[in-house]
Amino acid sequence: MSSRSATAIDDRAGPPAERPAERPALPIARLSLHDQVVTRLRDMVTDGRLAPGQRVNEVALCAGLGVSRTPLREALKTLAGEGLLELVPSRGAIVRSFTDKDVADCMMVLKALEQLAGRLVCQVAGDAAIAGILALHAEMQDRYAARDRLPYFKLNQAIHSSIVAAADNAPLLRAHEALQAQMKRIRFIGHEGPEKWAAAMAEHEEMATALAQRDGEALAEVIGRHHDRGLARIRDVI
Amino acid sequence: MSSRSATAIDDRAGPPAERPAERPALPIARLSLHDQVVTRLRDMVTDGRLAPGQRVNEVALCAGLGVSRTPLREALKTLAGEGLLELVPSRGAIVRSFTDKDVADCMMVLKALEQLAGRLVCQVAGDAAIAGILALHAEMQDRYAARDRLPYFKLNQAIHSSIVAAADNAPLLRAHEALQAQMKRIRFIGHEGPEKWAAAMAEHEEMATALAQRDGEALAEVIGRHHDRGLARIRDVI
DNA sequence: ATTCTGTGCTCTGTATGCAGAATAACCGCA
DNA sequence: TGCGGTTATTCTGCATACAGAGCACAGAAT
Repeated sequence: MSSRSATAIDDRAGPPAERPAERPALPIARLSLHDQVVTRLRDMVTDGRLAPGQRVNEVALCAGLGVSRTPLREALKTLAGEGLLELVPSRGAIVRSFTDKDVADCMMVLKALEQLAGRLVCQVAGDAAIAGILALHAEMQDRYAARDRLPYFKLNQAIHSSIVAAADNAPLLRAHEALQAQMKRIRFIGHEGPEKWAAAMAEHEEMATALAQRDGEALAEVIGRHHDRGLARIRDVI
Repeated sequence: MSSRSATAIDDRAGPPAERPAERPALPIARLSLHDQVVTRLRDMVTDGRLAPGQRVNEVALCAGLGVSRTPLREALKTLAGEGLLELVPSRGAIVRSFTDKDVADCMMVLKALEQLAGRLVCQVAGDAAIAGILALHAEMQDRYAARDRLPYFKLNQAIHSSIVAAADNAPLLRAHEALQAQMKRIRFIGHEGPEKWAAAMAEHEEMATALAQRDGEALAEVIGRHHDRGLARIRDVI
């Protein structure tokens, strides 16, 4: 094997952490090559280094990543399962490109999932979990005040993800993450322009208050509005 | 290659049919080996030939299916993406087993997705599509009258799938199919006992009338109830 | 000039081989 | 007899090799 190269830091959860008791030995990050490749490719798709519609050349990618075709191909299957790639027989993988309708459809499902998550969170989440989300929100407020777009965006995503995660529903989380990954690239555009950004921020304020009060219905309502408006914000950019 | 063996009939959609003009030449069903293996394995999981919790031995399966390890392993990744298998590093694939909570969680998401689908169908579906669903329902009534459990069950699944398919929302359909595949085996149990079966059938009647009237809200409400009751029906069996 | 056909190349699909991890079997020892 | 350590075996993970499909280019025929 050649250059198993750099940039190995990863976010995917590895095998379940045994005991984060007093941090004597964290599990050493046993990341299978498969997971590493999947993560890398996912990033490459979401940050546009693999452009929508582009055909993925296996050998070229292999060379770039320093792995052989076998793990790469297995990763491609996984990514295709997440909806980021399309597998065409005898022609390999193609980066999925989204029509307007695809985006609208995704957002609709995302909306339904997050509304469900919102209701659940208010019922089942512990106070600590809610406090954590609110902390993210506060942090995001700061980033908004400083107009740090990228950190703001990442916190925004993190808040949505955390709400779903706090709903304590694994299948819900899975489905949400897949959809969110698909929309990641597109959503980023949705905050162009100061007034759109401000509107999105205001909706997040409402979400935070609803969450703090554990008002599930209110939270679901705001989330729904947030997504509808979000879609509209994207619409005229595309 | 050895015994590419029998039972090749498959359901996966091939490449898009060019022109079914006057039936000069239908596209010859070009099924990639990958898809065939995926379909086979999925069936093996849902019908229990691969039992939950069981470790999947790659070489043994290869022998059984008459393919080499490479396509099999790629299929395993795909199935893991659908949530039917779990991939443990250095230990291979394990058939996912569901706790009570997993089942409840899945049903909750399934409920939300189908409710969304129900609302959408009433808005966007063509009359033909709705007629098709109602035809399935009529057929299912017959099967119920004759107490043909397996055909009834398949039609039941088909109705739910068709409602989602008619909603014309690809991501929604994808998510729903994955969840439904996970629950397929378990749902079958839910109709044990005549009174449970009758109750489920009654709910389907309501669904049919709501659909016929294109009353999205009513349909969503019934679907929600159907799932809640469905979960309860499963509950005391497990 | 255009279209059709043949040929060569590129790339994917599949099979096989090899190395390391995990598990099971075994043996010595308390 | 129970237990710990060590060895053997099995199975996964990864790499490589080979065959066939798709595609492009070129040449021939109309």
